[in-house]
Amino acid sequence: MDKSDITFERMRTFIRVAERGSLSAVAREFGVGQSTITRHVRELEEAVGVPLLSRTTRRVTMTAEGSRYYANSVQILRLVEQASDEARGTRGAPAGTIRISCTAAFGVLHVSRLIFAFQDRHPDIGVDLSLTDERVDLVREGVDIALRLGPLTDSSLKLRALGQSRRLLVASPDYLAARGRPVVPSDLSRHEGIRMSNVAGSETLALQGVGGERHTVPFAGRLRIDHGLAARQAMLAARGIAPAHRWLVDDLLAAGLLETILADYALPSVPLNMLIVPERAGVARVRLLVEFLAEQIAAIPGIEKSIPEH
Amino acid sequence: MDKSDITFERMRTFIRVAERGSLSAVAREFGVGQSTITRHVRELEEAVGVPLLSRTTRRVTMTAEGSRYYANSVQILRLVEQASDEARGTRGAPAGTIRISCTAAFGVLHVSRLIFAFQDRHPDIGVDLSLTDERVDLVREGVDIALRLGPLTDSSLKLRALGQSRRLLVASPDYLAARGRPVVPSDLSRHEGIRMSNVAGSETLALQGVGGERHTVPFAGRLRIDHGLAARQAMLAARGIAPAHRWLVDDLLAAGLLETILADYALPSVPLNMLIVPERAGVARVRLLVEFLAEQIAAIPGIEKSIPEH
DNA sequence: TAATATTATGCCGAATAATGGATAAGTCAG
DNA sequence: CTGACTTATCCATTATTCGGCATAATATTA
Repeated sequence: MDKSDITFERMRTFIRVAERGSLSAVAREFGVGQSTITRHVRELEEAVGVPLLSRTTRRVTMTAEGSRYYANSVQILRLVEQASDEARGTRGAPAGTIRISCTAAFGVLHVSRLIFAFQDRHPDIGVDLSLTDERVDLVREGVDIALRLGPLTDSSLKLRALGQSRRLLVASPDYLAARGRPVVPSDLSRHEGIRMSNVAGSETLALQGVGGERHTVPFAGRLRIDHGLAARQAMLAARGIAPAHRWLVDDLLAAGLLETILADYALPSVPLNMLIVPERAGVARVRLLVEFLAEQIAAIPGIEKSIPEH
Repeated sequence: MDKSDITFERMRTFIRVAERGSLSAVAREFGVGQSTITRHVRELEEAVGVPLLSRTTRRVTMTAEGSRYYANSVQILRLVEQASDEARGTRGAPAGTIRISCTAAFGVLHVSRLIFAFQDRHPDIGVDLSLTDERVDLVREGVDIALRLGPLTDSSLKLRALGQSRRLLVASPDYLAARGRPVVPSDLSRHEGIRMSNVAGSETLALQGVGGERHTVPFAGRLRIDHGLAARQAMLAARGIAPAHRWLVDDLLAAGLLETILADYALPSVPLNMLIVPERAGVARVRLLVEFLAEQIAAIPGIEKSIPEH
């Protein structure tokens, strides 16, 4: 291994640096020293023979040559993986690591469990599960798969619809005992609402009656939360009424810790999609996990077959 | 660099072992310890997850998976090279190493000189020049380009015709003084012939007169040589008459150390071809050398434009 | 302008990996 | 059956890599 030889590791480092635009960020991400990143990039440039990254002290951008080399490198690394997959093909189990991004609450309550089951079936597949409610740039973060709730903005990604997430109005028995139980939509205006700050239009609720009639009622309250699990805590603590995804509260409903309000009125469902980075969609283990998640998630109570209905 | 990670080096080792069918042979070729080769192959197999080579103590063959992986690996390494070439493209000089195989005499007298000139123009390109009169398996020996004199057997290789190598009957003045100068083809039967043992049909000579008439005369002598340069020595030492490629003796003719015999009768020319391993034909430096050699060799006295004439 | 963050570089001790040789075991040819 | 050659494995030595730190230079931001 000559000091100036092209290496997968150096190539990977370069790719990541090109994507993130920062040496130190990649150093932190990889958990290695910053000098190592500098060294790897320099060594790769020496091996290739031209500067690949144009680095100022504040930003790292690709040179024209680097841009070409980046595209080729990505393709090469993909081929390397596919070669392994293909060789394993008949014999042996798929292996490698998948990076998956998901909203925090759904991840904690469901995806994590599914991932555990997946890894039981495929012991050689590593999974890097990133739970955050922030919209991440999949490519930038090196993610293979993302689960997204709600309307989509991103587009260059492969999409797989998983269904519609049913939402319910819920509250704790304590709260209902104290404040009374709403019977018609307009009753809500006299109640305390727990709102999700990261959901657009949380100031009103659109309810649809069994007959199809629509009610739009104001929805207010003293508590706004941007994290599903914290909202769950708030519901349990009798802080008010919340429009909750069924997957968020199903166990609590079953245990009698929460109750459904205005069950005859439907809240708009929210589409649940899986986004797949196209370059990784061909990798065997990614395909496996995609299929597995699609199947398992469809079986989660509250996830309905995808026929947009609101 | 984890111990069980896929590495270009391990990949290269595997490819070479697969091609040669022997670990120790590759160890010798690479100039490393035999245990290193064993280790590299084992590590690659661990990284991929399936056995790639089926090894007995006497022979190494690819498994079915290994065969697939081999094809992919070759493609990957080629892409790696092309990526560097492409990145260098605009800026910088091509670099890397080319391995070229050539017959010994032609190599010593001409190709080596051309290679030196080529390297003067392209300081970053390394050349591994292998001079032997044995027909080598280009892929097996890891050769990029081969120069071949005479009819071709191999076929899966890209072919570039360089021309026809003119041959002459020559002898030293001393010899001619001692034995007389042949005037008509039949005179040859009374002379001492220096024959090339590695040329088929060296027991007779086919001469074509200026009028187009053909003469086939026996050609015999006490000396057979399988090396062009040794034949050159033999001619100089007045050992007899030889049918020699013009490029082999041009300098000696010019210096008056040899003379042409029966100049009005033509010997069949021999095709001179360049064979290029297709996988390497796309690499920039290989293309460069191919063009350079094609141009320069065409300018060597005795190499005529390719219109098969015999 | 000052403060801050980022990159380039050198150095060093520690950890890690690579190396080649020796040995054992196995296979093929004669 | 023997000899020659090949591969697998172990082991001690050697080489390399790594991370962190310090420093300098530089650009962005306040």
